[in-house]
Amino acid sequence: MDSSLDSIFSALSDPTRRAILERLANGKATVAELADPFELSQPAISKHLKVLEQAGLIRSGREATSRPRELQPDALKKISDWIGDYRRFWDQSFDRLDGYLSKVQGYEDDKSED
Amino acid sequence: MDSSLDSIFSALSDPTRRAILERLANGKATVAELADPFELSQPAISKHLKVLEQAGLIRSGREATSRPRELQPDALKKISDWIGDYRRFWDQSFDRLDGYLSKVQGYEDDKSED
DNA sequence: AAGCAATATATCTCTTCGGTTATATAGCTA
DNA sequence: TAGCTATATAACCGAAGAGATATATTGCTT
Repeated sequence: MDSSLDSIFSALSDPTRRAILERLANGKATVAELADPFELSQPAISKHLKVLEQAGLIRSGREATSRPRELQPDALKKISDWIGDYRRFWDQSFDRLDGYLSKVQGYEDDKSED
Repeated sequence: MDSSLDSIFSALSDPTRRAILERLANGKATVAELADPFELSQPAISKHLKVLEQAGLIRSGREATSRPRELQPDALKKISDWIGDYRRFWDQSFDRLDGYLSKVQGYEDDKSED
């Protein structure tokens, strides 16, 4: 299992996989149930599920003959936190930090003097 | 320019591109400045920038002979909103909605009766 | 106008991805 | 245990991605 930002973002870049996640937001579901809305083959869905699982976005259970999937929020939280660092760029309530940007500018290895 | 969830997530799935965004969070920068930290060729960086721009994550300016890039928060906000729909899965303060899940279950085009 | 600096585009290669069909595995059920 | 159901794995294919090098473009500077 990877669960890096790379693999999480990559997993989310596919619309089928995002649709699967949205379905799982309503509760756990079997592979067959997840496959139902799509015109894809069952192996294709299984592959998507594998990608989602390896990214840490879902996990598989075991119930008789089926292997129900369910959401695993950790990975989503991870990228949510990542995005959080940029929140100040669009969130008004962060904009009280008007001078923040200019103060931060060139604070690290970049000594540009514009 | 695309700016779909597909292209935004896809753009973010590459570590070089995320690093470029992080650099741009400190303010605008030229291509040369952005390329500096990496061991990649200049065309490779230009490609990454194109991907970021087409996803709506950055935009290019024009300043004499250089084309400085700067962050464009819209795309980030877009996926932040998307993730927001899942917030309840990890955020404690959302967990007062204990019954929420069961109520939502099967609320749309999905009429599974489990 | 010539030359240089900054950046973009073209072309090519290798790898990864998303899909397919065919087949294997695992657990019920008769 | 034979067969059915649910799912996974293998092998293959075409398209897209990420890199390289070579070359084109654009705007200063002299």
